Amino acid sequence: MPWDLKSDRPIYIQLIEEIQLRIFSGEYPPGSKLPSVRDIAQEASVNPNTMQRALSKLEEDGLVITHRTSGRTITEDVEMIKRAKNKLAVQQIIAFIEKMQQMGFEKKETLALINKMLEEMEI
Amino acid sequence: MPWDLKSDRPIYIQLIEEIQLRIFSGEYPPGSKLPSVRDIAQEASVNPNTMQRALSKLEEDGLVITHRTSGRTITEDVEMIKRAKNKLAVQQIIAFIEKMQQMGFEKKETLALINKMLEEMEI
DNA sequence: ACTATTGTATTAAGGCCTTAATACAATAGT
DNA sequence: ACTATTGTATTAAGGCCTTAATACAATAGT
Repeated sequence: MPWDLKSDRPIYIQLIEEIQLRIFSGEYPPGSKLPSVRDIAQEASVNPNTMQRALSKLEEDGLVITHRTSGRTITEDVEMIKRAKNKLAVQQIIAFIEKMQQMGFEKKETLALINKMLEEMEI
Repeated sequence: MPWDLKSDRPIYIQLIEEIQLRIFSGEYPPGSKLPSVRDIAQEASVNPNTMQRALSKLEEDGLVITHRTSGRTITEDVEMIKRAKNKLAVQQIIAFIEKMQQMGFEKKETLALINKMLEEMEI
């Protein structure tokens, strides 16, 4: 999985989001070990300090647990991961719908459009 | 309409997006006059330089036309506005679906979820 | 003809982000 | 017991963004 960081937003925020996605999708399973700050920073081509910043935030949120000298692991609290995942999903959907509404698309139009595109994307 | 700027992304980019939305939704109709840089900057509570930067970009994209001493107007090219609007809508949808997929939601699940939320939001 | 208004340009300062270079404490693993 | 590895902290530099203060050219409106 590439990291695909963009320059229009702070990198550390994008790192937080990317790691969250990996946790939610199961790419980083509950209880599994994360690479060390230095390693994962190199993977993402960012400075260790920047990665450290992202990881600290994830720990604050409870998704990641830090073991002082043996690295970090993903939380084993599956329910908690599920809750966070659903919360983010709802936020995504609301933000998406609101943006479409701001652009002038009614809810029905939005739904029709997304249906059409999903069909096209299947091909 | 409030401007609602956040601090996690450059303001000038958020200004560009907000003005685009207003054009697409018809709040700023084709051919209509925009407030002066100074005025609209004050509306949005940003520095005139920052607003100027956003407006320059919008002009570059062709959505806004600058009249050296009489201010700026929205383009009268309705087709062009429509094209830009649809392009943005498609981008939004794709980005949304991809993010949901990255989180582990299948397309069908995403569709079901959004359907459910739209129903709830009607109430 | 005058004047206010328009967009535009410049310079300086401060803030946050990012990188880079180092260093240190704690301990897992041998 | 030693050593490599871990997270953590600090300092300095540079970059982009934003604000602030000014100034100027062009012209619409009177």
